[in-house]
Amino acid sequence: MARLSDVIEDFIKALLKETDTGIEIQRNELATYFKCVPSQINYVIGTRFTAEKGYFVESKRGGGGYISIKSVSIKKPYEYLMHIILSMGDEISQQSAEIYLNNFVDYNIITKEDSQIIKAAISNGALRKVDSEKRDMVRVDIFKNIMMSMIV
Amino acid sequence: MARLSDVIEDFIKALLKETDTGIEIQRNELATYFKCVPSQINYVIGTRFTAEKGYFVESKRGGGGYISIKSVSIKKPYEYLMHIILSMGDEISQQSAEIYLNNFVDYNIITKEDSQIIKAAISNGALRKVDSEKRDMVRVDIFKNIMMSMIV
DNA sequence: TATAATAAGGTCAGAGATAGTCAAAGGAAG
DNA sequence: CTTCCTTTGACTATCTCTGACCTTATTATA
Repeated sequence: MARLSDVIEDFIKALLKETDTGIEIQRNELATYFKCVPSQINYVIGTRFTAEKGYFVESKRGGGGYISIKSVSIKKPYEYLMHIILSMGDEISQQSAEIYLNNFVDYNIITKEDSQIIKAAISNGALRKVDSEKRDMVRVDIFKNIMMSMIV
Repeated sequence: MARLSDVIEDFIKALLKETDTGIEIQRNELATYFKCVPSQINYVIGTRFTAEKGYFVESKRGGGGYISIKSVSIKKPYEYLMHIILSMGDEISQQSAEIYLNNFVDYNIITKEDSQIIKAAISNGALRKVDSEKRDMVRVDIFKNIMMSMIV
């Protein structure tokens, strides 16, 4: 018979697979669901979701408390960004770039603050001295450079 | 269940974002709005808007009383950055820009991560399509644009 | 004025809601 | 039978929310 801890481990991993942003669970709720004592959840997390194994766990006690688990591999949206970068053409308009950036924010790949910085870097205002027919080319270079710097 | 304290925290932060001068709130009014006891407002302020987190809180009792909250982390870098921006010439080399950035990091004005992003944005690599004699001019524009975006 | 009434905000301890720790008991594998 | 992993539960720590009671400032009134 499979050990309960393994079942809980699989359950949490399945939850993690369904989201790109990490999960947030309630210890007592999970314990109730699996009909075990709450501390068993700690046991599972302590033995299966360690930093060494690529997980980042945070928690908070008190009312509205939670345990959040993130897979560190999610932190590197390497492939997604790489795909975007490679699929980007030789030029990009300010508008299109901002659409990309808004998506990155929505998908939690970059923070809103970073998106502001990047928008400032690639705005027409910042590039006003670049010949207008070259501007979109320069913009895509800056954009790709920034993105590359973020996945390293 | 989302914690009420977090909701109130977000509400206050949203108010703060809308103004550069700090906000002034009425404790009872806020409490009524969120259907909680007034002292919960104190709790939120005491736990989320501490000096350590970069907020300056003042209050006054009695008729016409209020609680004022100011974000101090924004004000100081503002003047410093503004000074830097204004004193910057019409062009800047990649090397000089990086020296500035390293200083900003040392003085805790920007994070190391942000400095990486900015370095990527203004590197010669990112600007390779810009005519080399114009490159330092474009770089300073991007640099100033980013800095301006950060103090808003 | 001096005093009372009113209108704020402040404090603190306790209740409630979660999560964490640790040691002992239970079981499976060798 | 020994060792190592799992399960349990008593006890602890932390965070949130509430309410009773306190302090201070302003305004009205004698």
